Amino acid sequence: MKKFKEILLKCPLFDGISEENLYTMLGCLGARVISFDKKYTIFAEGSRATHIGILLSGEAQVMLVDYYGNRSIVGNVTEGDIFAEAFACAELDTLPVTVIASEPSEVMLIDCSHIMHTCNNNCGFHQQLIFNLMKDIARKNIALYKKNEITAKRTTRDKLISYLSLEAKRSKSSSFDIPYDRQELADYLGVDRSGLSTEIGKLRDEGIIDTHRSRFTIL
Amino acid sequence: MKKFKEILLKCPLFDGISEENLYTMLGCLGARVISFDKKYTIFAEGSRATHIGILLSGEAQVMLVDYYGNRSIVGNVTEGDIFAEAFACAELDTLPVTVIASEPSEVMLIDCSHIMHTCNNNCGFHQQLIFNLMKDIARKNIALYKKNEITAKRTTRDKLISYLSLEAKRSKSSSFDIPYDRQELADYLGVDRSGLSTEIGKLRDEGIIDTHRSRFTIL
DNA sequence: GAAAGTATGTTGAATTTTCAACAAAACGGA
DNA sequence: TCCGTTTTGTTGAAAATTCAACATACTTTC
Repeated sequence: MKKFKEILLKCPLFDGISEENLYTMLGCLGARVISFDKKYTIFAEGSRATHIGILLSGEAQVMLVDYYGNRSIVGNVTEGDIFAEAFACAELDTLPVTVIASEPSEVMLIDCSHIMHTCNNNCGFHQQLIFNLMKDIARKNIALYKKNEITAKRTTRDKLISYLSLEAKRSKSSSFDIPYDRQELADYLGVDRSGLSTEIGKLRDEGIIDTHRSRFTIL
Repeated sequence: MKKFKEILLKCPLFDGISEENLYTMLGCLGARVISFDKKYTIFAEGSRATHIGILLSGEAQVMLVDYYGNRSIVGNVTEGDIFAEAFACAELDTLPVTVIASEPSEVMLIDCSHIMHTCNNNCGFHQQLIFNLMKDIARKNIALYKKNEITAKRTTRDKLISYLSLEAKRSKSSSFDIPYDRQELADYLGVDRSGLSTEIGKLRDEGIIDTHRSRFTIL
């Protein structure tokens, strides 16, 4: 686990927990690390929602795939992010989403019931963990509101502008990289890829944005 | 507070807390009750996110209103529901949503910092409260995923069918009332009202649903 | 460095949605 | 019950999106 020291110490789940206590705790929680190649499924929709994930390296995407195979990307997971927490915490039986590694990734898995119910060793950090987990789920909640704000817009253009504005604000810069290619961005915004390409072209022609591949600048 | 005994005891925030302890605790938390007439604003977007709300009676809607006045309804609040918890818990400075009473309502307000940080009297239930709050936020999270699933659909028809299917499942019956009128349903699904009316008419003509006002039956 | 594969951009036709305007139905108070 | 108001339904034209097909640009692999 020492290999992941940096990531784990800055992971919001372990806020306020010292390095020495961290390793004991991970043992107590039964944490384990699994590697996934690019495009491999970390969590599959319909499987039992027992574990939360912490992305130690790589990148992943949370998505919904409907009966007809249409993909909707809900969000992106980067290093240090926690994912699938809400499902385990709400004691849902099965996962309603799929999580896929978009880059080769290492993931720490923790059985959520080990966090929710205090263990025999009574290691004394569960309250802190629950508190941290609550704050993280609350933040995730806000991210979902933001996504709602984007998809509530009626046109591809307005969705795109909303998304880029939020990303610019988040990165605190008018220049930023997005974690999606064109097809993924279309699936995130809930629009057609070719129409999205056209709209990006228009915004560029109008001098509103500048872009090359996944790099965007708001002018 | 005794007037609201039934509602409070079944409110998920107070799970596992006995009636006798409840009243002491509410005092300790500084809970207060405010009444709102129909269409009045309970929480306004941009105001400070300090309090969580518990709806004791009536009904309310959580919505986003953009720069141009376009309304997007995020969800409905019914008796016993908690609302605006995530914003206070994530320690966001201002509220990104507006909550409006859709019926005359009574609301209990609790300063979230009183829940998050233990009080002087050390009344001993904060851990239980935090645990309950976490579960509630996690459930809210899942509701937002479901909303995402609906709005990810590309056509009015598919959005409508997704919504009605989820409502039927939730009410465990093929006949159910929805908490929205046509304009509100359109603002919830993110579509045009007249187009929605047309689509409802088509589904009725095709014998897929039966409906009168806010009552729907899936055939 | 060439070839194969993947991603992005472009176009026009078909479909769907939005918009505006109005008609019909339901509702609420006097 | 009547009248005014609100809600819901209907229509056609305008606008936007989707879809399919292909061209071009970029990446990866051998």
